[in-house]
Parts: sequence; C-alpha cells; structure tokens
Amino acid sequence: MRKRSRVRPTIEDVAAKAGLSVSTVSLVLNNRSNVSKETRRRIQSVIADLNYHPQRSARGLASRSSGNIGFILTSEHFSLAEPFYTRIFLGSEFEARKHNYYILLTTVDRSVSGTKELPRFFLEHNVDGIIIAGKIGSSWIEHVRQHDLPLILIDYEFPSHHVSSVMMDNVGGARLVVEHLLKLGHSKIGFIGGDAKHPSIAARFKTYCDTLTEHGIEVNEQWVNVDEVGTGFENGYLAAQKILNVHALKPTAVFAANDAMALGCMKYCNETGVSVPGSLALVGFDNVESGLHVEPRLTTVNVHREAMGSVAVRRLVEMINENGHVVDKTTTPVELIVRESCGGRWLVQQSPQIDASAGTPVAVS
Amino acid sequence: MRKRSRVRPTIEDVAAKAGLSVSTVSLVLNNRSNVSKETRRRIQSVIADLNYHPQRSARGLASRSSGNIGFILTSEHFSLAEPFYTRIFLGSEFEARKHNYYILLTTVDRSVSGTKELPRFFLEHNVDGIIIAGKIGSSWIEHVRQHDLPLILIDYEFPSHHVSSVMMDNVGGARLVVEHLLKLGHSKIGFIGGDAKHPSIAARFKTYCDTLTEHGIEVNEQWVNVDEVGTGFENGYLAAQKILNVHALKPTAVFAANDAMALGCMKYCNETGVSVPGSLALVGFDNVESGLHVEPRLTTVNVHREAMGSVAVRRLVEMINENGHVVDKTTTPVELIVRESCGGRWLVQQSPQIDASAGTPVAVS
DNA sequence: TTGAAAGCGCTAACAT
DNA sequence: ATGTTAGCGCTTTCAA
Repeated sequence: MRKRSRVRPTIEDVAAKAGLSVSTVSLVLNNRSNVSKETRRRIQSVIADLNYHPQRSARGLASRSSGNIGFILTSEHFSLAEPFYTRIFLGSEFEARKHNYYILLTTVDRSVSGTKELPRFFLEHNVDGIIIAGKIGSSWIEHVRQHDLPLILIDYEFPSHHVSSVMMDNVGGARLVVEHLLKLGHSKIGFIGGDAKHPSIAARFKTYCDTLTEHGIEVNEQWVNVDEVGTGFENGYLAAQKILNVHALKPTAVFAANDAMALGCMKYCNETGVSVPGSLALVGFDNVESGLHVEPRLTTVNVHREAMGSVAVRRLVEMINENGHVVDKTTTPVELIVRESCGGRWLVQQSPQIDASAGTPVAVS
Repeated sequence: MRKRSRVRPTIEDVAAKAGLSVSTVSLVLNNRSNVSKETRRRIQSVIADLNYHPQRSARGLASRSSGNIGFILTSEHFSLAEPFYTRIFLGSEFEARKHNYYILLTTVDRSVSGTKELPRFFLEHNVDGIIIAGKIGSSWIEHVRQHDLPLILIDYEFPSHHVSSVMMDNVGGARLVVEHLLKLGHSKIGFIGGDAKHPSIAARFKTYCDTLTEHGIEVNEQWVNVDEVGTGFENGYLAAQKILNVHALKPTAVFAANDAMALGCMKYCNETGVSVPGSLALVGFDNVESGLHVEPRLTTVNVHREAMGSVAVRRLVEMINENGHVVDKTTTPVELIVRESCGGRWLVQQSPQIDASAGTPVAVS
C-alpha cells in the first residue's frame, strides 16, 4: 500500500509542481537573491498550495546546523517565585521564532560541573548557539567554550574570559535610585546588598558609593550591609536588623539592591515599628510583582526582562551567521518606578538609553 | 585542506575502528537485541573511546522522528508569579532526558486560535508528541489532534474529546480539606471557587458538596461563591466580601479552591477584623509559597508539580512507542498540609494513592 | 548475528 | 538564473 499521498510533501513535490528543479526551490526556501522574481513567486505559490514546510532534520543534516538554540538555566533560578528568568526566556523564545530557531531549554544543577553533566545538545550537535541566563559556575562556562559554539550570557558577566553578555543597566538604575533619594532630601542613605560577589549587586553597590561621593557625601559603613550569604528576603531582613540597629545615627533611607531584600527590610520595619516611608524611605531594584502588593507599595527599578531575552537571541543569531566571535556587552535600559515606600510622588524615570537595541518587549503585563 | 580530523566522529568511524559494519553499530545504538554480547561490548567501548554521539538530525531524517517533545503553555500561565507550570515543565524536562528526548517549549496566546498560529514544530515535523499544560482554548486542541500526534494534557481535561490527561487528585484533596474542617468541629463551611467552569475547580466544588452531604450537612448557598470571572487573589477578596457579609448566620470556616483566592480572602478578613483562624478557619489548595509567608500560615493541599510533568512525559513516550492511541487519565496524589490558618495542629495527610505512578519529583524545594 | 546498499529530504558545489 | 548531482550521517530492508 502506497502511503505517498497521505505523506507530507517534499521539496521534490514542490519542484515538480512548479516545473523547476529542487535546487531552485531550495534557493527560494533560504531566500537567496539569485532567483528571478517570477520564479520566486511561482514557487512560493506552490509552497502555499501544498502547505509545504521543509523538514528540520533534513535541513539540519544537509546544512550542518540544527536550527536550535540551547538555553541553560539553573533549576534554582528557574523555579523562583519571581518569574524573572521565565520572562527572559519568554522574550528569547518569541525572538527565536522570528529567526526561525527553536529553543531547547534545559536546567542544570548549580553545583554540578562535571563534563558528564553537559547538556546533551552539545554532544548530539543539536544546537547552533548557547544562551546562559543567570549566575552559573565558571566550570560550566569553560565546558561550553571548549565546544566553541557561539555563547552569550544574560544577567551575568564573566570578566576573566571574553564572553558576550546582555546586562541590565545596573549603573544607570542605581544612580536613578540614589539621586532620587538625594533629591527627596536624604543624605543618610544605607545600602543592603546581600552578596556583593554577584556582578549585578557589585555594580549597584559601586554606583551607590560613587553617586554619594560625587555629591560630597561620605559612605557610612555602619549603614551598609554587603556580606550576607545570599540576596533573598531573609537576607534583607537580617541586613535591616544590622544596619537599623546602630545606636546614635540611623539612616533615613535605604537602597536595597533588589526587591526581595527590600521586602525583607520592610518586614523588619513593620515588626519593629519603624514607619515606612515616615521614618525610613525604602527603595528596591527589579520591580517584582509583590512589591505592588505590600503597604506601602515599593519604589523600585524596572527591568525589561523580555527585552533582555530577545536581545540575547538577536546577538546570538548574529554570532551564528557572521561566524565572527565578536565579544560584546549589551546593556538594556531600566527605569525608576516611584511608589509610596520612599515618600515621593508617583513617577517613572528612564535610565539613559545606553543601547538602543533593547528590543521588543512581549507580553509585558 | 581536510578538516576530517577535527570533525566529530561518525558512525562510520566507529564501525571502522571496531572492525564491524555501520548497520551493526546502528543496532547497538538503538539497543536492539540481535547483537552478540561480545560485539555489543566492543562497539560500546569504541563509542566511549571516540566519545561518539549520534547526530540528532541524521537520526531524525533516517528514522522519521525528531526526538523532540513539544510543550505548549499559554504565556499567561507561564509567567504567573507562582511557578506552578514552571515546575511541571521542570519535571517534564528531567524525565524527557531519561528517555532521550528534548523538549521544545513554546508559549501561545490564550486568545489566538487560528491555524496560522500553530507552533512551527507541527509544520516542520519537528516533534514526536505534544504536551499541553493548563487550560487552553479548545480550538487549539482540535488543531493538534488533526495532526494526529500523540497528545497529553496536564492539569486540564477535555471531556468531549478523547484526550489523555494528567490530573492532580482534586477529589481526594478536596475531601481531605472538608473532612479536616468537619473533624475540627466546623459545620458551617463556606466555599470560594471563583470560576467554576474550570475543570479542577468544578471537581473541588462538587467534592465539597458531596462530602458535606455525606455528613448530613446541607450546602448553604449563601456561603458559596463560584461565579467570579477568574480564580485569582482579587476574586478571592471579592468572594469573601460576599459570603462573609450575610446577615444572620456566617460560616465558621471557608474552603477556597486555591491558595490565591484563600489569600485574597485572608486579606479581606484582615481588613475587616475577622480573626483567622479565631473566627474563621481558612483552607486553600495548591500549596503556593506565599502561603508560608502570611500570618497565620495557610493550611492547604500540596500538589506534586514535578511529578505531574514527569508522568506526562512517561505516558507520552509510551504513546509514541506503542503507536496505540490509548486514552487514559492519570491522577497524581495530593496531601493536606495543616498549618495555622485553620486552627488545627500541624500535620501532613496523604490523599489515597489513586495511581502509584506518580514518578520522581525533582528539585522539590 | 552481521553486512551491503538504498534511501530519508534537504543543501551546496558545480555546470550550464 | 536554473539544473544536476553528490553528499550530510544515520536507519532499515534485504541478503548472507
């Protein structure tokens, strides 16, 4: 029994029906330039008629490319309550579609680093490039680089090696925060950083110091906490406990390097009767959703997560096509969102547009 | 210039080095039975020596299968603050690795249903089966079924068609909740359901009614709210407003069909001075993380999200291999987690084990 | 139990 | 601008 008729059309069927050769059809599929307008049109109409779609594995085999992009995330990051990386992924997936790539998402254990644990897509030659989102062990990155596939990091930098990355504008964001607090009349501004070994936290901390210094204000180390083990809610709570317990001079404002810690700090304030923003102006960073659900609502810095994902794909596709391993760092802009926790009026303020290629945010809720 | 040496080994290299034919190597790769023990051993050692890994696209082309599983999610579901579907995906991805499949994750717009919007992997013949997680438009499911690929739903049922699904034990969970409240002495038990058109909510509601009836208690419609437009925090708040505002007889306990609504209800209680659990015992469903962060902590029903994802993959792989479109429904067990919001003592109670194949939960935090 | 050879559906030289 | 043809690296009859 011939099943031919029931089976999906191939490039040969298209060629036959168009009265042309398969190679010409192939040229059209890969929209190369050297095809006459009329021929292209005819082939395209046949393709539409037949509802023809080239088969991925055949293309892959012939062209030695997979049409896939590998997206690596630690499972810890991925299943956080705040869908930060989820939305980065969403942006990537959306952008990948435009470029006709699929994304192979895989999670790795933060702790594991053995070569045995390399995602299979490396071994099976099943990706044309790699995106890694979030902080990950350096040995991982080493492994990846040995396969010399195009690689780009999101929300993490790897200074000792030359790896492309997409970062949010930590410096611009932190500056907006500190300058806003200064504008509100604060000069006794504390900082809760959690773990300063994280590149983003470090950048925010440095900018905090720099901005104060620029305004002739000395950083008071009693009001600074950057030596927690992590950057979560609890670390913010503990840090608040420390920097708000100094005897004589207490800060009148606190910049927490992320919203989770800001909320931890706010909880501590609630429990100890410190009024926010009455006795303490509080600002976070990241614009997580729960910052909207607390009382007072949290002033923070919004990060365009989807844009980070999409810009990473665009850069990666460039790297794949150009085959040139140009290493660059793309910075996506951020914006200050002033709510009630800092005692100011509601407003949104953009960070200076460092890089215009911030991309199309999708499904911004 | 020959680049042969720098290029990854092929099945021919393996065959040559083992002194056997490629077809025998292929048999070993696909671990067929008709290979002698000694031959298999020799080939496997050569494979290890060469660090050989078969190339996916070549296998795909030859075997007319992709090695991929399509995972479809609405973007709304995916980027919820509660990483419910994320963790289902995590379970699926983990399980898929064991079976040597990749997962192609794609999000769709809940509203869109045109055939034009079908994920590309259908058209490009790039998946061997499909998982859809969460409620989705029926036209989508129709489209998918037309391609007659193996399909399985997670956390959603489609009664009018014969589609396999993986569900949590809604009936068992709801029964645990109601019986626990009864055991605590409550008889005036309200229900907040939000949108009763959702299959899971409907099942929980029905069980609520059934269980009360079984205990000779009549359902008081004043204490029941199932006609909100959604099942979120706000709907819970609004529902609480309605059912707690009845004049004479107020419920002494409320079963909210999910934690989001339970938390909304709790917020309403806080604002109106209704003490929980003092004047109102409150129980949710889902075991979301923020249920741990409220005061009092929320009594709820825990759902093994990762297990749902992994069991779906296992079923799907069976469907792919057996080529038999056996339609079945798998139910994964749930457990009651008693915290302070219902006034009982802390304990965990398992739902009756409906189906033993609940699978390996991964990374349960 | 093993091998030979014919594809799978494309792309990419190379010719025309 | 279009056609011919030789692979890409596997799986899968079919023979031996």
